[in-house]
Amino acid sequence: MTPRYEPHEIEQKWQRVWEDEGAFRAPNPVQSEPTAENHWYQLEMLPYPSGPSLHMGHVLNYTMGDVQTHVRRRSGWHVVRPMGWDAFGLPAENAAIREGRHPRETIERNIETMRGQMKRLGWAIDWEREVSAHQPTFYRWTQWLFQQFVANGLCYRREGPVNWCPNDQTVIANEYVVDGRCERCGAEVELRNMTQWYMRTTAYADELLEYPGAEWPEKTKAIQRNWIGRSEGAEILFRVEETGEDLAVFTTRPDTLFGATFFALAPEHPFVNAHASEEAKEYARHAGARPVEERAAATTKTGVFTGFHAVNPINGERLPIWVSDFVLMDYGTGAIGGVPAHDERDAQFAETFGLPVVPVIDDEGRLINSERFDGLPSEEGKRAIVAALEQEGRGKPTVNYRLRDWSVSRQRYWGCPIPFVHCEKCGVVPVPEQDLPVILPDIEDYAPKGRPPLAANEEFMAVHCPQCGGPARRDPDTMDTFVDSSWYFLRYIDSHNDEAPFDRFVVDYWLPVSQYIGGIDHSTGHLLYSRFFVKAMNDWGMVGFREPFARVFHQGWVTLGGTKMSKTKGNVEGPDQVVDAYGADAVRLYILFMGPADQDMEWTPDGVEGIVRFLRRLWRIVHEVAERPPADDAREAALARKANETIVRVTDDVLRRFQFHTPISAMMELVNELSGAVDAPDARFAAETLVSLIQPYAPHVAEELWGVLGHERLWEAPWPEADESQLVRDTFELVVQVNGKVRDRFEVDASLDEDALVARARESERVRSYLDGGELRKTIVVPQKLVNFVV
RNA sequence: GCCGAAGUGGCGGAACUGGCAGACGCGCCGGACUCAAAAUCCGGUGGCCUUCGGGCCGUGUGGGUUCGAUUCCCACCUUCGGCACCA
Repeated sequence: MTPRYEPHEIEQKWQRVWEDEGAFRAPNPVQSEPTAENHWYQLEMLPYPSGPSLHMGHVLNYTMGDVQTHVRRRSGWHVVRPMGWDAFGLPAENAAIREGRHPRETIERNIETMRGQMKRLGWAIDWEREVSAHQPTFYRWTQWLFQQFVANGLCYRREGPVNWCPNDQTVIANEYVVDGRCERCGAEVELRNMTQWYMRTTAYADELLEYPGAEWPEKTKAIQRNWIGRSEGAEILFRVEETGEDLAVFTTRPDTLFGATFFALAPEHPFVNAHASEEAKEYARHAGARPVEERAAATTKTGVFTGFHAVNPINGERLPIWVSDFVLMDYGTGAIGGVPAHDERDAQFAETFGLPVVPVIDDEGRLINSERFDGLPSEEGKRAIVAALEQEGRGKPTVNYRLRDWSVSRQRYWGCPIPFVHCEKCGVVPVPEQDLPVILPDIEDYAPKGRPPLAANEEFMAVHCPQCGGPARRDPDTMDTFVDSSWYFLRYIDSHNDEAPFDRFVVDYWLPVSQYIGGIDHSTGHLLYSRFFVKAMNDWGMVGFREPFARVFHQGWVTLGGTKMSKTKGNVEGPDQVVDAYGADAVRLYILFMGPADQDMEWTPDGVEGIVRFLRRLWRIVHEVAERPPADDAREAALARKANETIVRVTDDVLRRFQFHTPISAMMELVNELSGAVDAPDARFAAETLVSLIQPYAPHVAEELWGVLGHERLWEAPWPEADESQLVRDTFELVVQVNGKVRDRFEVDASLDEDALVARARESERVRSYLDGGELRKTIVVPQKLVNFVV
């Protein structure tokens, strides 16, 4: 008599066993011993513990990683699969503010809940490696690394315009300003001038366009390419007639230089303030104050003549210098040569102010009105003109980037303190290594108020300068959370090391991450920053690789009501209810069965029933098979072949195609076939294969059924391998077409040669009726598949 | 405007290398079991036509290549994502 399928009992039972045995612990290699060749670092982006629960998007993500982990482990790979918490930062702090509690309390409670949910879903995580960004044992090394960046000239302080979120009361990075608004809270961002720490990401701008040894989705690379915005062109010097000074211009179209009819400066350009007429300065003050968004949205161009003229170095032409807000100070040099004939914006400007238009490229893309360069194709013209200017020291080829350095100072409390002190005598001085970490003090009033909350804490702020011993002040800002997440994947590998952030030997063994799973929304942020970190560390000799993530996969969004589940939108659905109702195995199977993992999917629990039916069916059938005495020599039938085919499909889909929903379909097919043949001699083989294949998806029920079949420890049993000999078919279904349309199909012997197949096809009554009366022009035979007659 | 992805039944989707379109599941319809229901099991389920043998149409639209196209090529439409007064 088959017992009832009771998921909760089974799941608790096996989770306890795995925990007691440390089943999913992955020991690090030891330098003196040989290391495994097949190693796999499975990583999914770590969660923010800012909400009180995981949501179904997390469930999708981590279940995918889990299936990959189990299949790799059982296929003989040494797999590490860690987990941790992105505990610092705005989302966590804002959640705490809403609750009226200290951020530490909120996030530590959330971490506990989420960890419990993860364990309840049975994910194979090596919990020994767990880290959280807010622990001093972690952020000590974030601070240490920060100092390394400074020491190596890749992190620096400067004053400049920054994006200020008036709602969150802090500076935010360019990468997290979307359409002029704060990516987190949606408030319109203001420009402010402040002194801030920056990571010099631009130092690697060119290299970030290359992905040595890393297979990334084209889409992600395109997003990063757009963001870096490399463009090749030339820098050209125009002399100001009245003052004799040179103004540089960046252009991607030096071939149109003869068409320049005016010269324009950004309102913020220093020349404007130094020389321009009062009217022009007045314009610049107003225009410069308008947000860029608004400037871009304006339909007509505005501007004021400065009273000065620039000399075009290629032909000596005298151009009026204007100031206009369509020229941007932070791209190129903040100055342009206006060519109305070949640039849409310049054309609008020229039209508004009645400036001349001189075409210099004809319909065939050749230069005209360009003196000795006439007739050259545009591309050649570019090179020739730049070369000519270079001879006279008036121009040179240049590359420009859209990428800006990453601003990392935040005027908020809940983050990693910046390990520098400000001394009036010595300047900005690093906190000595032996004094790290600079502990984030527990303060009562951490609410944002426009100046960093730590600044009000005298106990924290007042220090002695490490260099001269005189009075000094700590840096009251904290770091952007993305600094923490730029290296956490390295700390997992050596999370208990208290002498260094990590040991290079173990990190070089595991890294780069074999498979990284996470949202595509991090393409221009976290994924770019992490690459920057690793390239820098590689240059300093800290790591032996140059890319952090060998393969990247982006899951689709799990949506509710059409929008991505997120706390800010309030449409979060956690796993607890469904797990209560159906068990973890059903939830794991269902979230993956919903559709291709890289596409968005609307969450609805409606289909879970189908999965539960499937599990109950599996449960009953495996019990039925187990009750029958095992047959000898049981592998020579259709069921065995189906089982072998299923092994091939599941393995190929998970390991090569990274596809998780089709293997479930394949296993359902096998269950359907087995359900009608529990007495077949190969039924036991089919049942064992099935249970073994489903283990990565539904590890608890699989383990239980493995026991029913008389075995144990499925989680470490070898992954099934298909028996090639059983995949061979003696017969196949021959499809017979006439003019490409299927007219008949029947089983034939697989050994028949082409002539024999044609002969068999001709014998078909149905086919004959279509062949009669026509002239046979061609016969196409596809071995093992079809015969097509063309009449 | 530039760059990238996608469009298949009532729904989620499958078809990997050009070779039987719609696997698998949901939903729906019918049947068995039952006093009844749930659960379970069996069968059906793209559209139109049918003399019930089958026939025709069908993968966003229009063309093309091919014996044969969901798959390749060209043009277009729609949706989604990235960049964007970036010179």
